[in-house]
Amino acid sequence: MPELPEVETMVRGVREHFVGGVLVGVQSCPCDCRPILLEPALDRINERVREQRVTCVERRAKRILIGLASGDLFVIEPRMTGLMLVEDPPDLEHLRIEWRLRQGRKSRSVWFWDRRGLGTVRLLTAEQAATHLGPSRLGPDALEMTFEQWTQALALTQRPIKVAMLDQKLVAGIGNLYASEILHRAGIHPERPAASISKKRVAKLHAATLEVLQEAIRYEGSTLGDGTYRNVLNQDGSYQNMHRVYGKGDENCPTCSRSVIRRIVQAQRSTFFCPKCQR
DNA sequence: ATTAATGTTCAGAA
DNA sequence: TTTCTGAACATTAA
Repeated sequence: MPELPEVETMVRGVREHFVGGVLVGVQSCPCDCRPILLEPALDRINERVREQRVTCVERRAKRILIGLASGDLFVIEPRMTGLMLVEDPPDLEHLRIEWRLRQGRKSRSVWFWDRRGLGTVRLLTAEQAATHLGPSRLGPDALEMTFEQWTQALALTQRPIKVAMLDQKLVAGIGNLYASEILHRAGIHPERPAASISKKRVAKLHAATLEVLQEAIRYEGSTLGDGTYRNVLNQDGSYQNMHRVYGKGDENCPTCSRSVIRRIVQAQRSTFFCPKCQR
């Protein structure tokens, strides 16, 4: 399930395939699977993107941005099982969108693959994008957030810290897996009310967020047993081998080794933590 | 053979 | 205003 590190890996993987290329066209899945959310309709998209040069590929929280010379940009949300691929899809049934490009004589394609089909692809004007990605929907990016911004964000809510960290309006980019890993690294109990966390602990949370996310990017994200996340070459990430608590209920805590990792449910999702290391 | 669980986001209810 | 619930979806484990 792509969170910030997985999306960053996708962005880095497709960047060289997009930037500098000229769009020939965008096509939908050649098979008969249900179409994903695509806005506007495909023919309208093609009217706007034909012969447009791709100028940049960036990440904003868990979204992929593909900028065109016209100022329009594609905004892609992989949601649960969406992937950007440059070759070798896991299967042909769930290829959803194809971007065809040319650069000089060479032609190439990039695909959006999505097994469950919850992902979305939108072509937005710069103005629409400003609204779509603005502060009313997305808070500061978790990798760029300052200590002061953490303090301000957490002061806004009494919800448990784990739940607050998943609120993309407060902090953008953290999902269910990395929330547990970050809190364990920071030594903070997931049920602690966000607004009650001391200055010292906010500093630890800030540092732990950067450490965990940067490390996960270095390992190209987490590929879970049931999960479908893969890099753009359809290869597994390896940060799952570094997980300390996620998915490890009833195992010994790798940090203190005197306690057992617990699994609880918060806001209908699993949280994993060590009752001894995290207070 | 049903049923639950999985996780992100949004709409709508409490 | 803030927080919570359910739905969208595909696949697998129980």
